[in-house]
Amino acid sequence: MKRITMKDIAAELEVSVQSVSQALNRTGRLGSETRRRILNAAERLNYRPNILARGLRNRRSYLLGVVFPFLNDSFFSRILGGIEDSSRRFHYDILIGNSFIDYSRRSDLDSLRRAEIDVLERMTNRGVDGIIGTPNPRIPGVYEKLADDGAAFFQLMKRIPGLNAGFLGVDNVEGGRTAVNHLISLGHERIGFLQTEFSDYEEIKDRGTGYLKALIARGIVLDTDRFEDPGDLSFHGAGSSALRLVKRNPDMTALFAPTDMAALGALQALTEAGKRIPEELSVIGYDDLELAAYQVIHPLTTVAQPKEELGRKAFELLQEQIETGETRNLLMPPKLVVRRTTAPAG
Amino acid sequence: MKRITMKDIAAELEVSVQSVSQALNRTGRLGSETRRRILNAAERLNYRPNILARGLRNRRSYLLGVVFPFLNDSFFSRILGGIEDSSRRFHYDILIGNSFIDYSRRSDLDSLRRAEIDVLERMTNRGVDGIIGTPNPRIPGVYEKLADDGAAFFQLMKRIPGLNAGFLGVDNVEGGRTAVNHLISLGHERIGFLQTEFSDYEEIKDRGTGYLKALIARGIVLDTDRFEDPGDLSFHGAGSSALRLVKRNPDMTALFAPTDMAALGALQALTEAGKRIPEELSVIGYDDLELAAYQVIHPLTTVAQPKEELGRKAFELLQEQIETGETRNLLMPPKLVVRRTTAPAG
DNA sequence: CCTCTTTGATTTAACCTTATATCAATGATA
DNA sequence: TATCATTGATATAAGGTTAAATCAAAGAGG
Repeated sequence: MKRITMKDIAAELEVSVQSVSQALNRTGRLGSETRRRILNAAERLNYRPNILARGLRNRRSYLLGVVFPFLNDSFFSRILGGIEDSSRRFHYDILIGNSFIDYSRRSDLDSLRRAEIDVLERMTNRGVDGIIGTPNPRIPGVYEKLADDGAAFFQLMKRIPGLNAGFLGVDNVEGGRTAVNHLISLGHERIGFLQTEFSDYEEIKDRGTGYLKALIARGIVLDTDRFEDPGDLSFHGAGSSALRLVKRNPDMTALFAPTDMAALGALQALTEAGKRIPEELSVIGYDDLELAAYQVIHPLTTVAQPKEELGRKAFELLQEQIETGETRNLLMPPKLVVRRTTAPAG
Repeated sequence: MKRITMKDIAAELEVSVQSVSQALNRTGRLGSETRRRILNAAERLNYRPNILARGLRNRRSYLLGVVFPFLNDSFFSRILGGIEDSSRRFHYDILIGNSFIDYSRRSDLDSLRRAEIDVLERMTNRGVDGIIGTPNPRIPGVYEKLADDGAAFFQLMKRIPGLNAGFLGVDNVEGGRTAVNHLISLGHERIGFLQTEFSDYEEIKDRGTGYLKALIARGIVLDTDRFEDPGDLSFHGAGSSALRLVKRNPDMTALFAPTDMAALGALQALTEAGKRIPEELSVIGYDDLELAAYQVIHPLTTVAQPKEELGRKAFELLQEQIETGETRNLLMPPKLVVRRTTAPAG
């Protein structure tokens, strides 16, 4: 049961292999009768092109690499779904890779660096035309080499400063502003913010900036130092932060948690402590994970990042980069999703 | 910035390309001095093997296809994480594909069939050594051809009867039994079950069988027809089902929902209807999604499927199949995870 | 009738790697 | 010294595809 090759078709019809290639690809000039016979035979023998061979010859693999810190993460898997969705239409296949990056932990940078380089090399060794990835800004000098390996690189969600590669992300400042504006429009003024304790967690910092800008723009005077609590933003970490925050500010009526996971942790700690949500305290998250939507008691109001859309757009921009060499930077707008954890201020 | 090939190294050192290959692969017999020089040069010039060419020559690609109905699903993405985890160690890369199969809906079988065939062909055209997939039992005759294309096939979670391919799944009958035994051991006897309305949804049927077997084994007499409600098991569908069930059986003290999503839907509808969980009614789910663990108010008691472990094991079995041609079937045991939606019967 | 153009096909070579066969030189054995 | 085995290297070919060059034949124009 060996696979049929062009050679087999050529032998069958007593034509040259090249004619078969031309018929199949509609290149060159071939008599319509010959072409017809070849196409027929290909169909009849169930011919399938060998993409390895084609890629080797054409130096174009129609293969894409996608490198995310985690594969088993619902956020990135939704983005992946989006990438697959649009790449399929253009006959690109997707090679996946995992860079193991845990942004929230101070891990061994050197081993992370090795892992990341390893993933990228395996992809370029397979001749990928391009790579979409979420790079680790703490590990510079990794993605720079990709150009030498003939692979275009496109940065998604995170960016390396100064790297000559396209970028697509979500406007986090705008997202923070959106969240807080929603709270303000409900009449809240004393709004808390769950800040990150890690200085290089850019997204969170930006959301915090949006928080401040929204307050200023509406003329709200607040001792923001007192209303921010830097913590680790994990489920449990956020819970503790939230508790500290309400204790320090008994008059706080709303809380902006810059990730859904943090919001849920806060929600749990707060309800456990007897706070009624949203009557006594409004809570808004960020990301719009499934976790937010399918809360039984507290479907979470949150700021959505357009995950599938991000994936689709990233593919388009990468493809453009592959074809033309031009890199583009784009920020997509976040979107408010109102559910049941926010309510007008008492 | 063209990539360095063996030819370049050979030219640099004035040896034959073949010698370079031998040095790099430690095959044949080569003087240790020559080998050393070649290895040095390879290092110095930053040589990278071209895996396309190697695959073409060796008829072995070290490439794996993974085909799931959905990519943006947290269940499958966890499995994918497991596959990646172990495949990486053996230098396999992973090509992903999406078969769009929606088991819960009666979709156009013919277009599903085409989509599924398309994904598989694209993978075999790239010369994958094997494919791990969750096949659609309603579309037979698709996976049979893979053998002709030289790709081993391994079935994960779902199986096609009579197909000569390995299989790994979770014992759903045992899982159903586990869930219900837990309820029984808490003193419950009048236990409801959310049945599926689709006759070919095997997993759910099996969990229902486990439910019945557990009841029988403990000698519990129950009008099970009255305690089962066939619905669509979506979040909202399950909610309606649960409501019908409590209405029909006011004495029911526990409910087994065969998926976490259904359990959450039930939970929401029930609490909205004023039922106190778990005081008045215990609820147990199935899957152990993140959604179950991170419920703010009702962390869900459920039966866990070992997702990462399934992925890792599936890879191992597929690899075995590629190497030896032997196919194996295996069922993994599910595991009870007790959280806060089950409590002793009043 | 000869040259020029067009059409339809084939030949050649290349993409990069590697298994197999081959060859030359060296040292060991009879 | 002639023969054999061993060592270290190279030449050849193949894997499947395709761009570019080449070739043969037919038809057009003078």
